[in-house]
Amino acid sequence: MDSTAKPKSAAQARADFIEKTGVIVQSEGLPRIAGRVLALLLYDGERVSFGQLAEALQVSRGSISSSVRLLETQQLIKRVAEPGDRQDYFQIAPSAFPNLIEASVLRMRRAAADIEETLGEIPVTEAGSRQRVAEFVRYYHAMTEAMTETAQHLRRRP
Amino acid sequence: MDSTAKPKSAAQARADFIEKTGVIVQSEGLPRIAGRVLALLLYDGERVSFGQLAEALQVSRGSISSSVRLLETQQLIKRVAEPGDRQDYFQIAPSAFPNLIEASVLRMRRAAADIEETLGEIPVTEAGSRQRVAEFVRYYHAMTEAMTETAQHLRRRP
DNA sequence: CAATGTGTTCAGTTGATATTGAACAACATT
DNA sequence: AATGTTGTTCAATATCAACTGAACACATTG
Repeated sequence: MDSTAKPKSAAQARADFIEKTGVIVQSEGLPRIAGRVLALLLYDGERVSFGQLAEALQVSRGSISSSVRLLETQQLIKRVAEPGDRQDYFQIAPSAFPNLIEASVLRMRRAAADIEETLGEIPVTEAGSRQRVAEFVRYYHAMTEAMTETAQHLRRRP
Repeated sequence: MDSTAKPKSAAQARADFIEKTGVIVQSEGLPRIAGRVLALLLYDGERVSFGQLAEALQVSRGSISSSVRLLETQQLIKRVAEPGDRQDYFQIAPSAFPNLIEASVLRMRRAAADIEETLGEIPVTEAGSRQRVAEFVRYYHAMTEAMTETAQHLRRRP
């Protein structure tokens, strides 16, 4: 292998990016198809119709439906109307990455609240356990704070 | 429900914490048993034997074996010897949470490198796509940087 | 009205991974 | 040596979420 980058055809690079992002997103715990949809919309930038997504990714319309719903709720993509076309169109959200971080922060906050609740149920006699569980809570607080700042930072310089 | 915390029995709080952490960790993509092992060791703080883990969590020894191996590689727990006892003992690692972050950072760096590689393959004519994919790379860099700082911060004030 | 096109829902299937449990190797004890 | 313990491995199984595809509701068009 050469160490310098070798530009392939545009179509090949696009396909690579979509598949690669699919597996990365999958390893992050999200459905693979959602990752591929997101990658396609990020790469293309412009509006892509519901039908085009199903066709381009070779998956069922049901999968597209649930994937775009998931991505919409996390504000990673938005559904837009194309005048004179009955189909739904989608495009990457303006600040998709900051929103991705915010979604993750939300999940962490829920987990932190869950742990904090348990912390309140540990008898005060269990000083050591309380301290270690509190450390767990501190971990979450530090993470959500740092990630929120990062999201804001990326929003400022998109 | 009352808004004030209600301390239950120590055993109950411990069991709650272990199960709760198990499902949280599972939602993060790790095996549930590994999460329960980690929670038990965090709660107890002291050394717990291989056999005690299997007994307390009511799972097979095979599961304990693979779980502790996973947790060891991520430096979340450490295997220690108890003089005069043939069994392996385990206890929570000194800076488990920072190490947890570092492990996550490592995964992100790998993903970022993967995406950067693809970026080099996109023809320069695809200016818009290149820019948006570069944004993806920037997201990863910002995240790994922030998380590394957070890990260091937690390490300083454990 | 019938026929076509669109997105959603959901029961069933598939596929990936966690978990089990038996076989095993290594070692200690009798 | 024989027996018992301990941790690992691996094939079989269980589990769980993703995905499919058909049924559906709704809208548009002819």
